Amino acid sequence: MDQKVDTRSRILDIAEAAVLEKGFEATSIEEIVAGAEISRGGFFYHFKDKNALARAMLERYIEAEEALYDDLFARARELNDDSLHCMLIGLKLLAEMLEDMPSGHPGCVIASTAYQDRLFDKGVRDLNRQAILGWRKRFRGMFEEISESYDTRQPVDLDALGDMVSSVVEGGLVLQRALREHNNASEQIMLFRTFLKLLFVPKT
Amino acid sequence: MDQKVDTRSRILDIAEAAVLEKGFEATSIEEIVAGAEISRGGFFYHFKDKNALARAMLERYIEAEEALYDDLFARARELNDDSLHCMLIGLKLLAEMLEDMPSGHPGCVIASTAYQDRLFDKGVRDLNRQAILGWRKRFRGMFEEISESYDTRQPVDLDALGDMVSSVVEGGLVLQRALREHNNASEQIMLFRTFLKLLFVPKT
DNA sequence: ACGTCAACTGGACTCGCGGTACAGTGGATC
DNA sequence: GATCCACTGTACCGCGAGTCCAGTTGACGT
Repeated sequence: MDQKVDTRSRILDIAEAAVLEKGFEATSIEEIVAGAEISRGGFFYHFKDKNALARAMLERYIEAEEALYDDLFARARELNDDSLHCMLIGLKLLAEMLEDMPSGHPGCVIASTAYQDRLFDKGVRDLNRQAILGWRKRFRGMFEEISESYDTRQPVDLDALGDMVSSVVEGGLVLQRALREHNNASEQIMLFRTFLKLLFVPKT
Repeated sequence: MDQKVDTRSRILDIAEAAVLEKGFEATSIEEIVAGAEISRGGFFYHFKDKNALARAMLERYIEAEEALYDDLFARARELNDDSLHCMLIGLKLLAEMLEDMPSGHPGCVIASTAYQDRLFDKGVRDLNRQAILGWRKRFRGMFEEISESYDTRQPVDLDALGDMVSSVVEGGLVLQRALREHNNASEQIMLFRTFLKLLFVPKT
């Protein structure tokens, strides 16, 4: 329960890497137990089935992503007080982070499960839903703050605008995966930034 | 070879509906043959394996989507000669079309296969790639035409801007699937339209 | 020193699914 | 009447998920 790390986390590490590389269905329990150097029985001791594994993976992934966004925009806020610039800087940091991943971002677990959702039970699907609603809330909140000191040059719905962050990231990752290029997602974020720069003008 | 339609197409119809609903892996050959009312042998007579089915499905889907875009923007061009307005109208038509699908758009086969690509052979992956590159080319071409009579208020890469169409659509569809809402994709397209309206200004 | 519990190992088994192989059949066509 | 296409139907294989369970090993309390 220390030297060879917590077995459960080790399973999740191996599984996450494999799933991001080739998808959930294509990842066999056989290969997970081989990677984690445990027996099949050991695997089922920790997770009653693949669904439980998916659930645990999603929970961990979402938590990590939340923490990452928290950190990113906290750093952005340190660099600039203005709400719009804070958003712009945060997005820039996000884009840079995505670019720095040497072999491109592994792809988003959310989208990957969204497209195979019948494989999973309600718990997994709800988790997925809550994650995206969380992002909407986060970004909507930021845009509301921006709206206090800026007008928009065209009418926009702030929920939809918040969703657009998720949308361009997820969409960019889809392109990236399919094209085998490396920076579509960060490119898309930078374009979205351009949109925001054009959209918001300081209140008179 | 007529009354009960071409069996091959019937298989593709059933398979496409099932795959869009629950993903490729979750769709069994058993259920396809049941739906198409043929025997297992009959299925393998038409497709040597599931990969061949995926390939045929993608080919058909991409062809249909190309035709749809062709038609959409042809109609847009009839309504307005100006290159920018033609783009804006085409996107509006696209958004409306996505909204009119009663139970939401079934989701895009491209993204769905992109996230399970290790299941497929090189032929399928290349098809996927070509489809997206085709969209890039199409939209890039349209933006080049727009650039002849419009300046951009911020510098943008036209390839990336072309990709943004695919990106917001695919991203919107991911949200739609995960959230079980009905119009995220069309909302995102409308926001992208707003972006274009702000980005391009007539040349002086 | 003894019991106990958590964290496994290992093996045997079932089931569903993808895929193979192949013999046979009914209907259209030449 | 022969040929071929488009199947049907059945038998069979291998793999991966999931179940069951008996047994082991080490830490910890009394």
